[in-house]
Amino acid sequence: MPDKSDKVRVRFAPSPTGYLHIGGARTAVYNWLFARKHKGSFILRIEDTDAERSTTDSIEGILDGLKWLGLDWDEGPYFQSANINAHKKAAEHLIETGHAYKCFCTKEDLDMKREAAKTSKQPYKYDRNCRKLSAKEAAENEASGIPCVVRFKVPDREGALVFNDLVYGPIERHYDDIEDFVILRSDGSPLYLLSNAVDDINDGITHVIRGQDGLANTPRQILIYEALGARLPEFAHMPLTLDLKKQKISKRTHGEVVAVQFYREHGFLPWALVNFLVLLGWHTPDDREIFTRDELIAAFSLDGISRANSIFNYRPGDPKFFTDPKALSINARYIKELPVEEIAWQIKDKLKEAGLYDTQYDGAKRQWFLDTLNLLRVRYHTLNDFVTLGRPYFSDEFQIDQKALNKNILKYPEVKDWLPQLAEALSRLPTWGAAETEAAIRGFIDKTGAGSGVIINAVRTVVTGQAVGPGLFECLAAIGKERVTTRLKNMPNLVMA
RNA sequence: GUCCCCGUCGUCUAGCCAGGUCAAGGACACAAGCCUUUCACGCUUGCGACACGGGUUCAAAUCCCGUCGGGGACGCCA
Repeated sequence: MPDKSDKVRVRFAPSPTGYLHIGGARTAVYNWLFARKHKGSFILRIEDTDAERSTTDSIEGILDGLKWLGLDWDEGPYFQSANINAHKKAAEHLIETGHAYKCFCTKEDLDMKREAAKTSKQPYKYDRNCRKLSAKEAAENEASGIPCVVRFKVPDREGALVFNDLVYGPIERHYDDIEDFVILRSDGSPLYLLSNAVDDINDGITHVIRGQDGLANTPRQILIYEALGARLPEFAHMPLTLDLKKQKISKRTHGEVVAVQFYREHGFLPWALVNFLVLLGWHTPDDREIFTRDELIAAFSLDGISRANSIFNYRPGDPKFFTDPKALSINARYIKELPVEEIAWQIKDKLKEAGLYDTQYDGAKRQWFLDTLNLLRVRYHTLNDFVTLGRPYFSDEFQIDQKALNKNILKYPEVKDWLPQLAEALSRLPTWGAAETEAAIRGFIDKTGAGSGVIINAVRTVVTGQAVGPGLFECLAAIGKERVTTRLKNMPNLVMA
């Protein structure tokens, strides 16, 4: 058990896959939060021993995701592959101290036994054949060139190995149920269980916070710690995130939605994603849901992690929700409630990508820019909405929504005549603002006897391309006299086309 | 199959450890109404869950047992 005085050291140890998986990101978030909360260190270690998957690009994908989320690490990235010698040495040490032994059973042999056990519905466990070999016999085997693996010698003890998981509580595993597992392959390379434990020891990890799929490995790793005479870290396993069918979420079956990068591309604020992810299987005593970074760090505790797996509520092909609705709603809330300046630079990036950014938004038109974002953001859900739905505010090239056209324009043939007339009236306004345009339009309505809803909705459709949006007069004020009058004048072309 | 873990509204969850204040609370989603020139804005209301069966108890979502359901682990993968 680590001393209370010890500085907390946690790690996130992904294997490189080219992108950061949201499940992995959640694990990273919990570790990062725990480190920050306890003023400890958050260490990044890449478990890259599966060589062919570990390219520079696939590692970069992970780092990129973490950086975007704002999960800064204090040490690393370390690479597991760099420590292979240490892992081998640990295995040798285990053999010398009688905690491991060489096993000459062939893979084919073991496969057969495993298969036989399966067909006869018997539980399979390695029969410890080579454990009984004398030192002399082992040496002879080796001398005659028979390949061997190294197995860990599970102690012959009565009862069960018990450890206290910080999330799941006491976990028991009978020694009888643990088989002598392989720690070194026949080519001498180390296996995950060993490497992982040795690295954690070397990195001085005090708390192993990882997915529940590591829970069943823990007893074996504890045995390695013991045999190596290392101090045990605390373990905290977190529930998994599954899909609606209770399957693990993966890029293979679910596509890009499981990748953190997807959320950047789709207009998420990184912190909104973090906030969503942290809520998947964790809560505060007072059930708060929205946190600033500092609030979250202060509020975070392993106690709040639940034990049941949670579900990522993603319905493929849903036209309205391209990801979990709760994630979208949290994102929308941040877009709505953050100080505008904080979202403005991120919207700038999006507008630039779309070729819609005017450098004056940083200068003379700064105030207009911020006011317009304020006007729009109340009903937007993602940053991308500013370049799609918000396009008519920044550009003259935009599509008119077909439904809006049918409903607000084509249904009323008279508007074809009215709108250009209205454009005339508006163009004569000496000053341009919501109050002025409202007065002018209401005056026009009185004069022509047109329905106010008809005119207002028609104007909205022509000027913004949509049937929905903020109050019309504020829209007009934001879009500006020039653009508004031009769009109204050109309106009959729309009907022709 | 064996071992381990889990099981409250559609989803995230509160409550469970220290049984009564829970005819089970919040959030998201959904529905209706209101507002309004419109809406994926706002406001109000509504719909909706203790997996099942036993037991203990004056009293059980909360404790015990069983059943069922789900997940994970059982590799010379990580």
